[in-house]
Amino acid sequence: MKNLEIALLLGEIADLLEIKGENQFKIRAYRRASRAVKYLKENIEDLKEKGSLTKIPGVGKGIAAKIEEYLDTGEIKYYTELKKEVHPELLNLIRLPGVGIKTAKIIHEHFPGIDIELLKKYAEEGKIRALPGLGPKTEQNLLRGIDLMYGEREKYSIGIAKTSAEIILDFLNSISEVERAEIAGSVRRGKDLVGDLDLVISAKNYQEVVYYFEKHPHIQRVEKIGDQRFKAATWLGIKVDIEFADEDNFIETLYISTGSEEHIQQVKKLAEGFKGQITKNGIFINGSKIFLEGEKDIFSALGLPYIEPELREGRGEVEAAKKGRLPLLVKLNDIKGDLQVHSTWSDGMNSIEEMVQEAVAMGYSYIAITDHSKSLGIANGLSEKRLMEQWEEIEKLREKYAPFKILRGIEVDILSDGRLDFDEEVLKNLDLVIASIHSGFKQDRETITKRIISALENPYVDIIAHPTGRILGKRPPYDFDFERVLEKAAETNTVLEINASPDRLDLDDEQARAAKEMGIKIAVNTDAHERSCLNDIQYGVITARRAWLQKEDIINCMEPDELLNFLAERKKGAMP
DNA sequence: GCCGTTTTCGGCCCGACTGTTTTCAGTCG
Repeated sequence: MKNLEIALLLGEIADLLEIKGENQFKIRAYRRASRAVKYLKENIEDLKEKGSLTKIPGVGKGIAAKIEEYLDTGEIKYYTELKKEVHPELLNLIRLPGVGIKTAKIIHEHFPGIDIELLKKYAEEGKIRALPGLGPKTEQNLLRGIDLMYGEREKYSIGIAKTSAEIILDFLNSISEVERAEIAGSVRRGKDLVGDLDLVISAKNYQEVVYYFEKHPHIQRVEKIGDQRFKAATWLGIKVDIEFADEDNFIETLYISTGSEEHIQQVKKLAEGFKGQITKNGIFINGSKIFLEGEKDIFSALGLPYIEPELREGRGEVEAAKKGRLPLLVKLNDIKGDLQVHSTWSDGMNSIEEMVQEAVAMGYSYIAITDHSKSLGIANGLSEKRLMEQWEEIEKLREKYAPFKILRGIEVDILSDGRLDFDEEVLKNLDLVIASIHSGFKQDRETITKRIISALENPYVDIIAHPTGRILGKRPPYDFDFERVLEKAAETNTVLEINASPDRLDLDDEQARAAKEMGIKIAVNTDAHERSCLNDIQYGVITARRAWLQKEDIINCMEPDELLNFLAERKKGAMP
């Protein structure tokens, strides 16, 4: 699949054109095409073969020709030429949050060839604030941005990491010398940000595996480290660490490589009490090696039930296992529907019907259509009038797709003064009201806390979406009092969201666990703006599992009637 | 550069917030 490669290239062409000051609509065309290719379900090479590249929305003759050129020759001449005209460091500068073309050019004009490291140094020395049009605030924001993007030393979202790990796993499994291969490490535990990919393999001939690995198109370089492992990097630059195991210590190696360190330490400590030892060479109790068929045998040797990888963070799972109090974690197929879905009525890429078809194909029983409200102009937010028009379309689709349920919803903006973008007369006629913040991210703690609390107090608000506002690696959460928000959500029986988009995962695992402990219900929603993004639900479920959630904690694990009752009861509670 | 119940040109996403400024430019969602 070259889809992601091409999407990134088109996006970079857009950046380059922007730096050059080209026509903004041309830039937007490349951005739109990039997005469409990124979320394309089909393999783009297949589309090319069928001659239907221009069927991709936003791809016309011009861009199709460039995609074709890339697939045929591995190069886009237009892109190569553009790159010659623009200093590469400018591209890195404009990717920093708060830095656009103008700021990047000012910095670059005064410090030609400046890179991120040097920029950080100059900012710390106060040299940036002296530049024309820039000041101390910009300098501070720059430092914060650099810290956010580079401070966590190249972390990749679980979305990219898991997909990459699965591509590598498939490849390893296709090599006949490989007897067994599994994903380990933080990808297996489902962490939101991942540093590198860990895999464990056993094989008849390791030299052969390394040989094939070097040939894989996704792999940039391979470096052998001793006899037990080799390291590599994918074309995106993600580090891969592959550890060799034998057939008779594969389970032990997989278990320890999965981690986390804290978890393993705690289990090792427990094992000491059994005169036991846990090593990659074997699990020993009273000096004799335990035969393992699977990881569950490791736990049962210590008198514990199986602990799922997502729980292995040393956050009380060993204690809970001892007491027989591990949760029965929610599973992907417990999810019965998606309660935050956008359509072309606001800023989605697909029609309501297309989103419904996708949801039906996934085996769901319902979705809620929750387009943006009017204040979000850039997202083509719905006015009251257009909302009513949307209901007519939903009504027709309800008949066509029954018994599948389509909920009339809205993602209503919490305005900067805490009011909602629609008044209660409108909200009370909706099946589902989601409220969320899209503006005023930099307000002070008290103001933002009050905004969220006043949304929670609104009797018609069912769910608060992406409650902290973070975008992983790009935007920190806004400043607010999470404890107070939890208390109010518990008091008003308002649902909090785990936004399943791998760029958000908001609430995160620990926050969602805190919410559960206060009896707050959770919705796991994708916030899909493209049909294929409904599949992001997997990342939300992984996060829910890391938060110790059971299906009883999650409202979209309810059967349709149960959910409609739940929402109706909330509304009834809302009536004076 | 894309797109069209508008068919080959003309329109396409705009308003709020922030920071640096003295009246507005740049960035973002």
